[in-house]
Amino acid sequence: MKKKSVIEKNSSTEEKIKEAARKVFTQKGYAATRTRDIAEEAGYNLALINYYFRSKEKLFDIICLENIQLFIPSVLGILNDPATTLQEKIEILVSNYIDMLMKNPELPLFILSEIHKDPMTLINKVWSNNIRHENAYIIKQWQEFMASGKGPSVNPVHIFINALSMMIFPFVAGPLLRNRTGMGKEAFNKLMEERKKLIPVWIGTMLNIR
Amino acid sequence: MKKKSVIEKNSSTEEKIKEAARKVFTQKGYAATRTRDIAEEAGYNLALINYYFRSKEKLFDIICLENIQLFIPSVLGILNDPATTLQEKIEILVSNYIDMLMKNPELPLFILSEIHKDPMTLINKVWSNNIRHENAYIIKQWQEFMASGKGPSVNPVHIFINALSMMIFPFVAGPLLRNRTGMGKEAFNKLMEERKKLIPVWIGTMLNIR
DNA sequence: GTCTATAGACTGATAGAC
DNA sequence: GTCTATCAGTCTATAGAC
Repeated sequence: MKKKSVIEKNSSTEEKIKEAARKVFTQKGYAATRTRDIAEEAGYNLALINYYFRSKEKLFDIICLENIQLFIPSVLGILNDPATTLQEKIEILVSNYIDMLMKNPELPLFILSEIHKDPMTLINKVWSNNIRHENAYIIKQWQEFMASGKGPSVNPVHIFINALSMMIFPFVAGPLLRNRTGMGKEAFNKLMEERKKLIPVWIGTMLNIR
Repeated sequence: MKKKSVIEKNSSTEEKIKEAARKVFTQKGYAATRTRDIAEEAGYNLALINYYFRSKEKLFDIICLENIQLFIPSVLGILNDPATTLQEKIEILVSNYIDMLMKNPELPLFILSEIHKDPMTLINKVWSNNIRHENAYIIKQWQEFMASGKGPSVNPVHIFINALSMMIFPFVAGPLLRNRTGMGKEAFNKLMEERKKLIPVWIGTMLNIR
């Protein structure tokens, strides 16, 4: 019984509508998306969207939640692994993160846009307390690194910002970058692939600048 | 006669509506903005928005054009100055750019969002041939630098991307960053002020990595 | 579960008074 | 130039047939 309902949920109308909604919402944003667009993309009648999800807004909330959660699970295990060094953790994190972004290149701009239009609603709705990292092993390693005197002389927040910037921004500006440089999709992906190895090197250098 | 009409244009209803439109469009995007919001923000009746600008879309086009042009003029003179070195040009460009972003922190996300929703329309509408840099002096300096053998061993596009990322991304992610770090507006601006001097150093380091 | 038909609310735009 | 009143079109959501 339970098994059957799970199977049904994962691969039929409801799921198809959700996938269609994810695609259209992510590309056009909430306001510019019409329920008709979603229904058409899913190949069903627009009445079904309300049958399954009550309203456009409730469907949007679900998509937001799932989109944002894509950012999280790949990270938690790595942060708490006592077997890897700080530098190794950075290498793994950067590589995983860029992988995820290459699979979902439109995600960052979608999330940042919707947060910008209504900052607290989305953040509080979704982030609640999904992330708890106080006891992560990486914190201990970081504190040891800073205490050793080998850390950066600048505010470390700068380097954290730089790491996020170098990973995420190319995807946020993807269409513009490709248009300006005349780069194709493949060339762009090749470049991002290279960055998996380069970004940890740059971060490492910044951490030791004094 | 001519003088009078210019004065009228620059500081009355038409200009007030434009300022209101800039504010609301920039914050909510095109689709989520109602002409009523703009009229209310401007303190006038919504009929006037059509009286002066014919339609919501034509008004939006004007705002887009003006917003994107904010990115350009501050840059052109610097690129062509034979009196400054490459490193000095980078320092000035970064400083000016961050200044401009601190005055218009919402601009990058607005432009990137609207480009994403409809890539070619906006880019072609506005960019046409506003930017011509083939003969800029900086190109010559760059080619000399690369020919000297002191240039980076990685594809220089990476470093160009990094420079843009480190400057622009903090503003694109501003609301999220402030929320996650508990930073206030003043602390954020102080950080950005610091980055005016730091980013050229980081870029310089990247250019010499081999 | 899925479709058709339509209600009910909102939005951009205009006509016409002042 | 500015405002009021209103229309025509579009959108979300629902009622009801199948």
